[in-house]
Amino acid sequence: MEKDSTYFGVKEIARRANVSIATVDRVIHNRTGVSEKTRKKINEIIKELDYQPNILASRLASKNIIILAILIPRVSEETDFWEAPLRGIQRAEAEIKQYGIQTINYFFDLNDKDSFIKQSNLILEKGVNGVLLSPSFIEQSILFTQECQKRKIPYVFIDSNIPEQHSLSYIGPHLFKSGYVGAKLLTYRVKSNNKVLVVNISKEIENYNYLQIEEGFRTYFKDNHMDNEIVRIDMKETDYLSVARHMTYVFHMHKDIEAIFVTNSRVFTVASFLQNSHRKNISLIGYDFIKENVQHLNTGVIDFLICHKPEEQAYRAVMALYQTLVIGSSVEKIQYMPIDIITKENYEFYQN
Amino acid sequence: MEKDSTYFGVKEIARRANVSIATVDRVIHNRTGVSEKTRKKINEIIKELDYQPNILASRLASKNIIILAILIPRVSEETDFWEAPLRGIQRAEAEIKQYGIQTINYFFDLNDKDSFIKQSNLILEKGVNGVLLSPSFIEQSILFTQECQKRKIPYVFIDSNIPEQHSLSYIGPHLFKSGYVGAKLLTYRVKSNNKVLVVNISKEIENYNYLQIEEGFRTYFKDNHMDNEIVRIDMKETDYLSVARHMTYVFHMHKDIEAIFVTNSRVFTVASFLQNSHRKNISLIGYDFIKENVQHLNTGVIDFLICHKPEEQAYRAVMALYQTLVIGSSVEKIQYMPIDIITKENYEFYQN
DNA sequence: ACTGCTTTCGGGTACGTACCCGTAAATATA
DNA sequence: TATATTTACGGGTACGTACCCGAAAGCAGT
Repeated sequence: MEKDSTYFGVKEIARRANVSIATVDRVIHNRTGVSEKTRKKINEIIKELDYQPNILASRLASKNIIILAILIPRVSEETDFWEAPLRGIQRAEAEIKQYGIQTINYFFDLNDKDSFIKQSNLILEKGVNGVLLSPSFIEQSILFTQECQKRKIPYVFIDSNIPEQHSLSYIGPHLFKSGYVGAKLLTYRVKSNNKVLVVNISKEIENYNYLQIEEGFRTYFKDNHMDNEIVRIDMKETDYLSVARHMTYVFHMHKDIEAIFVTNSRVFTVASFLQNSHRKNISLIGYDFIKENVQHLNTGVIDFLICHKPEEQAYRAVMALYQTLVIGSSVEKIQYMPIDIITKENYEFYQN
Repeated sequence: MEKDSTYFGVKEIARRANVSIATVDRVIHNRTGVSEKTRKKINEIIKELDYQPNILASRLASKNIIILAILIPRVSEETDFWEAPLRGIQRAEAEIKQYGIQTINYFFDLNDKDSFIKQSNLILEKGVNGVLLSPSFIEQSILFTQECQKRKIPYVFIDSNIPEQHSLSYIGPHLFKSGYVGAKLLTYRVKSNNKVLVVNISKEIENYNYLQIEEGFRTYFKDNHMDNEIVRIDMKETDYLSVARHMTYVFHMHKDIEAIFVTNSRVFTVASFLQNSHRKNISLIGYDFIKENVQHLNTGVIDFLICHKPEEQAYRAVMALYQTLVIGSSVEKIQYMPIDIITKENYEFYQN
């Protein structure tokens, strides 16, 4: 069991080029102090040998550590959704800590645009090497990432995208398609002409995500020539009583609602309402693998949950930055996450 | 940006214990040549400092490479299912090659027990450090893994499990639950009293998997007090004509079959039959994200595919061996894969 | 006390890369 | 031509661990 002796390192390159290791190192890292002639010669040999740097040795010898900033919403009582990405980040960090990589969390408040601005400025002051962010506030995110661009700091979006920006990558759901899948599941057993209700419950100022989801949802009906009436309702208050009030009103206005689609993780509130008001035989679909939702999935009030692996999103985002900054390999510009379907029967095996 | 200076390595341990680095190294690796007194003292300091070895440096300095044997079915015209695990293995190997880890593939023929025996003997002769295997032939797998046990070679099962064996880990589906999910999807829109057909198409000698899936499938009906008649049929020939013949016969005998559940990836053959014989309005569910199946998913003949991430299974299995052999960390004894539901609407985002 | 053997331990080099520092050569300035 | 400045490059050490080799210490038997 001997080490692969066919491996060629800087030493061999230096030998072949009749230069020192230090000079080869200069070429590899595009440092100054090498004549054009030597540089060319060394680069040729590097290509010829298909030189792959040994990352172990590289990171071991290198002194400087790489700092990644994480700019995501704070976990609030509002929703514990962002716990999952946080886990993914920690998992990734544990794996690559040995390579001299550190992450620093910058949390902002989803109800407070200014907190986003404040945190993003802190990141710029700190002078980090890479950024992972959820662009919850679009305008502010654009300003911030433009500044990153200027400073050559790579950044990755998760959860939702701003396609026009030059992000290193977007890692998250295809929201339109996600709504489309929701419609398919909802209509899989819906009867011909009954009504369908779309519910959006969100305090959040921006609801960019929601619009794309609903568009996908409606498109499915169009594509399949289903002319069920789609009733929609917006709720700015997220507490149970407000939701119950709104729901009571809707059911009063529309007697024949057969299926409900909630566009985010607050579906459990609607589930509670259905349960408390003893309404059965109504299909209910919503988003995200959070505790409250799984409970209602288990009791059968929620039929399906759709989920986009938030933990995995963040994990991959960190890894994408790592790949760029340490390995120097390229990264897929858009990585759509799977649109996972969770039911009472398979939830126990779900991997967020 | 300086390296974390709070890190204590062997050097610091040696200094505190008034011994050389070499002696500390002996203690860490349980080598001989250290007095009981010194050993104890060093171990105490190690514990006190919560010493974490630097894997980079460790693997860089170590000369011996670690060889992992992969014992899985050959990719045949029969089914390209095993292409996916192969990809997962290659992905894992690429990631950890730098750590001095190599994999060697040993393919066997699913129709030939002897080929399994032959390949497993080759592995034992080679003297590898770890094994990843799909225990397609149960008896032979038991014999082989017992031999591994004797030689202290860790092994990981994927795809299906032999619970009694002391494998390092099982990484694969919970087959019973998988059949259960299949039943849920199938019955989600099934009408009261029509018949349901379970199809098993397999040349393979052993079909241990199949039995567990069918059990789960039937249990769902019991649990939900559905008394639909469940017709079952076995086919030993996998070619289209044979399948079509069998199917014609079944439909002749049972006019009112409303839904079909195929227990493995050969569902596309049944789909072709339904398409060619112009039978509509029959729900069809089967297994695995392979090209042929996705095509029928797309045309709407197959309603759902269930899949257990075969690529990911193999990737994780390699990583589990790596963790044990290199990092020395422990590994989950059973890692059930998600029971993924694939539809026409979400298949393009599926990650195998 | 001498030889031979075992146990216990330390010095030192190697892994492949990063990077500091010093110096020779090339070029510019006087 | 002499001196200052820049450019090009090499020597050598460091990162943290693995492991070879040799030596000192301890112990046995004579």
